[in-house]
Amino acid sequence: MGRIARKTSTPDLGILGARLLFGLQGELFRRGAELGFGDLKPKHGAVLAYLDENGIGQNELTRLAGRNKQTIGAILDELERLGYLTRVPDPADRRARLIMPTGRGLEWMRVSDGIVEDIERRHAEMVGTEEYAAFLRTLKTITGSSQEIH
Amino acid sequence: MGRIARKTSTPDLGILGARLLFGLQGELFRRGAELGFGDLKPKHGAVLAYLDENGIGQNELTRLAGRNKQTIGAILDELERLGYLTRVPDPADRRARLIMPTGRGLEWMRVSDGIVEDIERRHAEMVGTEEYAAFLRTLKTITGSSQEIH
DNA sequence: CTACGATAGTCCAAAAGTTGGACTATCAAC
DNA sequence: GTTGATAGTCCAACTTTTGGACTATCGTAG
Repeated sequence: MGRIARKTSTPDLGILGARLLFGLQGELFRRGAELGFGDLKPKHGAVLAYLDENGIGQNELTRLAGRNKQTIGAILDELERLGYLTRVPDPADRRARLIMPTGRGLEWMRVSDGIVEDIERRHAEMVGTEEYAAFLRTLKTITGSSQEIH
Repeated sequence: MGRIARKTSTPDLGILGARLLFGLQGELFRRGAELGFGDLKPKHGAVLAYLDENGIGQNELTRLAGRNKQTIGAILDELERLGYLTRVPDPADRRARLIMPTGRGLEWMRVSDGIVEDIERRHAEMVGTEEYAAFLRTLKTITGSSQEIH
């Protein structure tokens, strides 16, 4: 059995991770587009995933998204232009700006949370609720996201 | 609790997928660089992951990698220049070329398989062998890769 | 209160990566 | 042997990412 056949039947963790991410991303933005959010593309995801109703600092966003400042800055420019968010001065720090979702931004947050929930529900149906819950727990643990759920 | 706090303690599936993929990718190429493969970058991963000792068609590679022809073509050019693979004529189809790893390509395949195995071993230790095996099974199922392991 | 190094964010220009379209060669089926 | 599909390349436009320098503000230590 060649490596390719092996990889096709038992893909390594990297391939599985890529499928998980790109599969989810593809469905999210495809279904989003059908619901009137055709102006959003996967690259916006890095920012959209961390929007917060109460605002989030651009720097924190940059850290969470794992990209550099000017990349995030450019995506923010675009999302601001598209009407998903605004940058308001941070009252606590005059260098900083707070990223606030607009009404449309909030709408997208609801829509995207709903789509992701729906995808997760489908997965849970496919493998069983308990098994899916265990899967999620393990995934959180190995990605180092299991910490303190207070 | 704001969305950001929620997302930090219980990240959604997209965020987890991104962490899984980029975490693995980062460690793979960082450790690879320490072992003398510093000329390989994450973007080569899409191609490297599917190299086969017995050769693989460029088109099949393109399909598996989920990018378009010229993107894969460009990555192949680069990996060929770096000495990881060669393109040989496909004896069965004179339009086609077979991508064959060179000695160095084979070396990388061994090294990267080893690093990934090591990462997986670490995960298994962290959550338990059985739980990790179940995790992998579920991940394969929900990414649609559970089919026929003959 | 002033000086300091660190941090938030922007600007610009270069580099890198991706995409679309047209093109050649070959294939497989009729 | 014509025809429609497929393998792959080339080129030029476009988009994204990066590096470096820069301004403003912050927080701390004198």
